[in-house]
Amino acid sequence: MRQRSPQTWRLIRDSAVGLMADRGFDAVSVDDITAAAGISRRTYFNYFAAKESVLFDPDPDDPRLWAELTAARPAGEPLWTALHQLILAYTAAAGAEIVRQCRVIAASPSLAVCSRETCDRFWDCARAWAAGRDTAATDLQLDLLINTARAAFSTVSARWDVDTGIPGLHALIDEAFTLVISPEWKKL
Amino acid sequence: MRQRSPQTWRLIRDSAVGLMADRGFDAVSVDDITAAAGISRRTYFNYFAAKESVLFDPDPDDPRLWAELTAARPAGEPLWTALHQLILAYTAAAGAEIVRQCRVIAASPSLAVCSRETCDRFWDCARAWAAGRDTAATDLQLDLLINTARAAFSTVSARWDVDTGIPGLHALIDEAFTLVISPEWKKL
DNA sequence: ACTCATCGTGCACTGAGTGCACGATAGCCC
DNA sequence: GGGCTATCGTGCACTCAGTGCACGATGAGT
Repeated sequence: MRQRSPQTWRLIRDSAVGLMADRGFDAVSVDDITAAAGISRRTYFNYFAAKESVLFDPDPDDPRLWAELTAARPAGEPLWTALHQLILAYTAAAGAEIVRQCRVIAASPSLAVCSRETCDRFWDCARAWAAGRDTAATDLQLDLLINTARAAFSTVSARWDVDTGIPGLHALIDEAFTLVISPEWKKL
Repeated sequence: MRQRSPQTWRLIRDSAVGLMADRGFDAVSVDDITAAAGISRRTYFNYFAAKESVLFDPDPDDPRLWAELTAARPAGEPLWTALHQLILAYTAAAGAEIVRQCRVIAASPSLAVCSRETCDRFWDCARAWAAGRDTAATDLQLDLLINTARAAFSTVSARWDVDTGIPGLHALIDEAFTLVISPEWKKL
């Protein structure tokens, strides 16, 4: 991949999401995007490897946000609690972007699969961060814990009504993270 | 979608997977597949909506297998245990196909995302089956339980060395399902 | 002025996926 | 047997995604 300027990245992203929010993902071609952004087709693919990428690629600013959020977690905090708080903080910070993305995805079922990639970024970071903490957990335990948190989140985000906004999402997250840690729920 | 004959379905599937096992997914075009199967390009797309579909679409025989496996679960069995046993039985039954698929996917990283769809089919069935059982669980509890099981499975399948075969996979599944249900693992 | 890195562009090409109309075969009914 | 119909494979033309490559504009350093 060639080098990329952050301004062009934003320009393409904003043009594309704008069009897709209006017409839906499938009704917008790459040519439409490049026309709206005033760039060439080839430049588009210098920035985004595929049509979906313009929705799902990480914001260049993301690593900075993640560093900030993890730095705020106290040292001795149990991992489960920390993950709970991190996901609240992350969804709060990226709120507007998330809601916009969810609307486009919801309107175009063919995108449902790809949407997982967005979450994966978060959980990959979480995994790396958790592994760097002082803990007695084995690799397998860590993976299971992270993936269970991921499962809790994906469960509630599937039930989330986008119109309730981030507060509605947070209420569901709290409920799920509490349920999973309760001792009796697996005897169902 | 037009009507389809099971023989043609199998013919295309087998030709495609054969080629992909040899050369890798990306190096096989739809034209290669249709040439190998002795059918036309258009017929291919009458059977499979996309190139990946030939790997990931459910075997027409799958519903029968699923019905058989769930019928074998005793009525009062805790859901977690039942899911544990179901996934052992399913991976045992579909073993050869799974190993073959995993090899192709492992050799072509661009397919990693799509591979989730295969698992989704299993867990969708599991969810529907669990909802039909007599249980005091709420919808949210059921979803969380299913998705936690899914997380446990996806954790171990990511760590699975395909060359250890289905027995190796089963050992990992047993370990994970035991760990997750143990009371202390979330205090890490 | 020269050089070099950066980054946008034009073009030609491959391959995925679709809409549509046609054709071959096989069963069925009179 | 002749005509009807459902099934299912096929050929063709087309759109759009994605790539390799060479060129061009700009701007900074010397």
